[in-house]
Amino acid sequence: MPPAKTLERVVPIGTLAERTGVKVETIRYYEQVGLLPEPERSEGNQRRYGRAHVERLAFIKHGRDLGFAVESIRTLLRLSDTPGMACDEAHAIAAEHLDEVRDKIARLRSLEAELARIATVCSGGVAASDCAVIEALADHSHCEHHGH
Amino acid sequence: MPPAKTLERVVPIGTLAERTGVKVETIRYYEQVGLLPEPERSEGNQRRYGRAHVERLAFIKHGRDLGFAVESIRTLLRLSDTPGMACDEAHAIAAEHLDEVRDKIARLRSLEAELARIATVCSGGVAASDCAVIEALADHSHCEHHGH
DNA sequence: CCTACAACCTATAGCCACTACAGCTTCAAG
DNA sequence: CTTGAAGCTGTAGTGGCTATAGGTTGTAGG
Repeated sequence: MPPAKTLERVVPIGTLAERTGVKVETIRYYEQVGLLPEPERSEGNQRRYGRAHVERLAFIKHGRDLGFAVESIRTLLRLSDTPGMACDEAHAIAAEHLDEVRDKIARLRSLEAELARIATVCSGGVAASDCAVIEALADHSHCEHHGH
Repeated sequence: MPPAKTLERVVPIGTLAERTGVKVETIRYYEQVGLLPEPERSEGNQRRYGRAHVERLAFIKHGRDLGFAVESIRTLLRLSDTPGMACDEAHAIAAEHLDEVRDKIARLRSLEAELARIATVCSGGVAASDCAVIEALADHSHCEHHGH
């Protein structure tokens, strides 16, 4: 009998997808944009992946899960291929991304506060004639102190 | 002499853009997708906007600034056109969006923690042979406890 | 060996909310 | 009347996938 799937060294795209948690279509997309190298093919032209592909795709997936842009991951992959050095550059990419994430959090938090204020007023039993949500959007008081 | 721009009742698209802080191309896009009604045209086929357009576009801009999807804004605009009622529906849209924003914040915060951890190790004077950023992405210890 | 069916293949279009460009016409100041 | 900014339409591109159509291959059961 053949070895269990999890032990096979050469696998089709569906198995690679299962192992890494990346969808089949996404794997083909990564190949198309040059993140994942083209694998060998079977006689019938189907992709056959080896251990190196699994690891590279896992790297990509971790990066995406951490919110790195595909272009950043491309650079990080290149850096990881050149052994030893280039920690500085990798660190710079991570630090920049961290800054972006913190910016995004800050913006979302002020958004959250504003939305919470609006939604609270609306559910807080104001006279039914006006809707606080609609009012808030129609109201110019917020934008006027920005100057227009 | 003609009245100052800020007092004109009928304005071209560039002035509308200035007044609302929405770019010219975006205004045309909103018209195309039916958020902003088609305005009158000059003899030479150029758009001429009135007060109602300014207000409607400001409404849209406020909604977008608060992160509402264009489709949500379409609904909110419809609700604001039907006077009086429908506060429930508007409130539901706002509450749902608030939930989404809070989810997004939560996800970004755990991302931030992870990134900060990685970046700190990297800058923290570890032996220069390994890069913590690259290691973190290549490492399977994080995903293994998710099961793959 | 044959059949059925899942899994695979390519190519293309769609998603969201714009943004950018090409190639033209119109408006307003001097 | 000339110039140049601002306007017009239509189309394509962005990021990162996702979905569909219409075909081919791989494999397990009978």
